[in-house]
Amino acid sequence: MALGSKPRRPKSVTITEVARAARVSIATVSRVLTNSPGVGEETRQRVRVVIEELGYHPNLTARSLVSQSTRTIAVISMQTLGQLQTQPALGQLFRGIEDVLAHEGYRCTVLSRDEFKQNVAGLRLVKGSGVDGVLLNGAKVNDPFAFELASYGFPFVTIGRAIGLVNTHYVDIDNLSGAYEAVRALIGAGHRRIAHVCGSQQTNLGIERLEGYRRALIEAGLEYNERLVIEAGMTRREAYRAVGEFLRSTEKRLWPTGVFVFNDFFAVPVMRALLDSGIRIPNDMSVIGFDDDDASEYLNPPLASVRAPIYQLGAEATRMLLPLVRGEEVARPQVLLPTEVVLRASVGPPASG
Amino acid sequence: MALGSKPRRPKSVTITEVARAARVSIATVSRVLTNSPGVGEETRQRVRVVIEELGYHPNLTARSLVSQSTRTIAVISMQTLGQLQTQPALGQLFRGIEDVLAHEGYRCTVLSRDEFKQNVAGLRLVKGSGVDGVLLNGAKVNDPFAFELASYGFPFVTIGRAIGLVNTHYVDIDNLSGAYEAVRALIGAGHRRIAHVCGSQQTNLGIERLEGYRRALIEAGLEYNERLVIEAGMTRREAYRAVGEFLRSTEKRLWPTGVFVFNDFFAVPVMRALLDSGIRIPNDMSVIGFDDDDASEYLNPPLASVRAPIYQLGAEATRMLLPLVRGEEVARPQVLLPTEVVLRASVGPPASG
DNA sequence: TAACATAGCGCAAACGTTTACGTTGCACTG
DNA sequence: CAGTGCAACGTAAACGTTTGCGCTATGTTA
Repeated sequence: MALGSKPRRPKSVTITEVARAARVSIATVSRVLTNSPGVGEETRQRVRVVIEELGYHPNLTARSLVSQSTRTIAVISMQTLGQLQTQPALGQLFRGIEDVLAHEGYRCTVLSRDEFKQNVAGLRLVKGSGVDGVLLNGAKVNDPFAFELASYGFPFVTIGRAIGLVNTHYVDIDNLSGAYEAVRALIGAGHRRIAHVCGSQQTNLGIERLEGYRRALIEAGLEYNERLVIEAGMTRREAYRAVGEFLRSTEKRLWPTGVFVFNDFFAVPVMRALLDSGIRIPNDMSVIGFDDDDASEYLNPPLASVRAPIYQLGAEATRMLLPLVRGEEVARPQVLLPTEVVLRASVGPPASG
Repeated sequence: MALGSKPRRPKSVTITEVARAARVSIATVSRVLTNSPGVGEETRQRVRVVIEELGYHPNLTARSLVSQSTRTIAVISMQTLGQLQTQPALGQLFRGIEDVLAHEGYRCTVLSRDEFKQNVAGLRLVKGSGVDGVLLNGAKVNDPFAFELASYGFPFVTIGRAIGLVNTHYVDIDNLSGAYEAVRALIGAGHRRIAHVCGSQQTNLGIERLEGYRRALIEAGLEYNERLVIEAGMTRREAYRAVGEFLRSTEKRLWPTGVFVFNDFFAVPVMRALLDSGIRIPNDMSVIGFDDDDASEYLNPPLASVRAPIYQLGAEATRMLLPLVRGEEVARPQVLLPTEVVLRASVGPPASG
């Protein structure tokens, strides 16, 4: 791998030039930069002035080399193309991450799936990149990369519970409780026959929300029927087809009167598929989603959902990672963020008794 | 700024240990790492074996220090909180960027708004971060930061045309043409009275799409009426209110029969506002958006839109930046990506002649 | 055979910092 | 007044690479 030719940008002013201009040693300049003691107030001011005049800014690369810390964390999304699309709140998540990082003086680099795939030993990538920690988003069940990080003792926090790993640090939405409450809401509205359009069972989101659905049914004394669980697939198109297929292959009298959808992302094509089959929402069927996407309240009809604090998700995960990076203890290594059911016009009582 | 305490991770194996194990000098090891000539085939293999055995990975920080290149580019979104939300295709954009970067062996770091704001002289931030180039997303009109980058001669490409800068490198959606064609489609369907819910006039997107709307009207011999231009604002909530306000404050006989919305993001609350006022879509009013969001075809009714290649937008911008970073010439410093009108049920003929 | 080119390799400087340690000068103690 | 302590600063090593230059051995040419 030949390194690219060096760009011929104007050379930056270095600490040496600052030192010369201020008539001190570079050690002293460094000390005022890092706010270290051992510098008289007078010289400290003089150096500061020179720094300002020369427009000096410390070279972070050099600093990292000696301090063995890049003050940078990596954000790695393990999802494939299709799955990533199912996370429209990506922007919210990133804002949460960035806000906390910026506040603590850290940066983040986004490692791409491709770069990650090329490198089977992803750990080396992380080591070579010189990042201080990793934020792992959307790890699959028994994710090999997560295992590798854990066994190496590398500081990392998963966004979403990493199923298969024990004693790992994570922060997640309380999917189980959220799904449970969503189905409870449908039951409360009078529904007895409730379907679930489920997400990928390779990820904790899909698994936990399905489980929440199941528990709510069982606890209410209702039957858990696998035939009423429809796999959404990876794209909206697949979800649309799956629901259409379900309706066509199921006798009308066996149709559910309510459906809990994995998330709002998929709820949109699900509603479309229902409407296209002549089903009225909520008259013939009630629909509730998950995530409470920003758009959901403006859909036609407005979509009931489970509010999930995505911004907090990113922020909390980052707040957990930073102590880890510094080798400090983390008070609560596992955090679940609460959810809240938001009822809207897509949910109503079932048509007949 | 005191640097954090050093993490006590197991020390990585360095080039020196590899050299010792392979019984060569570190210079030789370096040469095989960079595929430089001057190493016999036999020793080259021997070194490679040792590297593999020891699990060695070069320290990118040290490499960057001497090569004066971090092989990292910064992605900076200039938008504020509210505006960022209006870009739901952020994931698509990032994928385009990352895919190209990974292919070329680069990484990207995301600089946050906050970090940026603290540092009025944003240029220093960029210098200090040691990035090789900048991808600037959503620069405002006469953006001061873009000016600064340009005057310093720093390699950067704006995603979206940077109004106010001349001879700058950018890649953008062809907003003008896209908006023009969208309105042409409404006119083609028979509409004579067409409104526009416009985006922020602080950004080229808002300006250019408004201009496309205007030109289509003028060329068709229709009146351009500022009263029919409604400002969407920054959030969906604001857009919803603005449209409701417009309808309430306008005589019914003066209502438009078609509306071109800045983007699909805002089209959702716009449609909601119309429906809430008893307006049927498309019977009473046709609606067309922009971006062709993944969800648009599943909305109720399915939303006509202008397809915009967001993935390509990110990919092309990155493909343009990398030569710039290497000091090479860029063949086409300004690129406009074509758009395509997608008609759906939200557009139909006007009710009465 | 002498002169010379070249392939293969090592030495050491450089990249721009941080920081342990040493030195100086001065005030303060006993 | 000798001794001590400390604040203020400088010296130099270290971080892990890349790379220009020099050296040696071997092969080629005149």
